[in-house]
Amino acid sequence: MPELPEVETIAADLREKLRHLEFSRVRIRLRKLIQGSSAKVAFTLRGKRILSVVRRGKYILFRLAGDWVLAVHLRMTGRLRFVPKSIPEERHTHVIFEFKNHPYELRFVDSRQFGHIRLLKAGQLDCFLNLGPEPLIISAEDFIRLTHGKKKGIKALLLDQRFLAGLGNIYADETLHAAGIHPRKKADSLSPTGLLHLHQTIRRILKAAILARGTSVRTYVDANGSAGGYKKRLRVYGRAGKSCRCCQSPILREKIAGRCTFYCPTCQDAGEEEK
DNA sequence: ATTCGGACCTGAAAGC
DNA sequence: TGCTTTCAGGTCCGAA
Repeated sequence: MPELPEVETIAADLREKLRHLEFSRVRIRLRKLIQGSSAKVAFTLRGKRILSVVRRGKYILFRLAGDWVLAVHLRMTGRLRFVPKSIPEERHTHVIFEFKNHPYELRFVDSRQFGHIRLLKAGQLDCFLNLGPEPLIISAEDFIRLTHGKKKGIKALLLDQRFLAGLGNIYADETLHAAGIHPRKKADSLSPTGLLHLHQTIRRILKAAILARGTSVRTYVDANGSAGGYKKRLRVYGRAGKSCRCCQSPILREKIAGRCTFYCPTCQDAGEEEK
C-alpha cells in the first residue's frame, strides 16, 4: 500500500518519537509476520535502544544498538501506530512493541497480513533488502546509465525495486503521465532527453508527495492516523473515464506490468513504436 | 529476458 | 436489503 512518500512520512514521524527509546516487552501475536524465530526476535529486542529510524525504498529501518536493524515492510495494508497503551487495540494488531518507562507502544496492524518484520545485523542489510538506488539520491547520469539496455516497458521497470527503490503503482502512473511517457514504452527506446525529464519528474513528484504527507487512496494513514494530502493532486491514478487535466481526453485504465494502470492516451505518447 | 497468472489475505465497494 | 463478485499503494514464484 504505502510507497516511498507514505513510508517516508511514517518513518519521519516515528523518528522523532522513538529515537533513544529502549525496547522492553515485544508481543508477537501472528508469528508468520516475523521472518525467522519470533521468540528470538522478541528476546533480542528487549533492552535494545533505537538509535535512528530511516527509510530505504519501502522499508522502515530501525537502527538499534549493537549493530542490529529491525526492518519493517508494510506491503499493502500494513500500518505502524504509536499510541498510548490505554488506547484499545484495533482489529488485526499483530505485533506490539513496548518501551522501557514509556506510556506509549508501537503497534503493527495489518488486515491482509502481507507485511513482514525482520531483525538482522547491519552487515546483512544490503543483501537482504536487495534494492536499487534511491530515486531522490541517484543522479540523472546514473539513472540514464542504469536504464541502458533495459528492454522491458518503462512502467514495469519503475516498479522493479532492484532498478529503483520506492516507486509503486500510484507514483509510477503519476510520474509517467507528468513526463508524457506511455507506460508500455520500452525503457531503452527512451531518448536521453526523455530519461532526463523522467528523472526530474520522479524527483519533483516524490518531493511534492512527501511534503503533502503522502497519498491516501483507501486505507493508508500515517503513524498518527491522519490521511495524506497528495490525493487531491493525483492526475491519472484512480481517474479512469474522467478527463485529463491537461488535454481533456478521457483517462484510460488498462492492466500493464500486471498492475491496474491509468494513463492519458493523448499526453502519453507511445512514440514511433507504439505497442 | 520479459510477461503472465496465481498466491498470499481481508474487507470495502460495486454489481446484481 | 442482501448476497456475490471484484478489486486493492506489494512482492514472490513458476510457467509460457
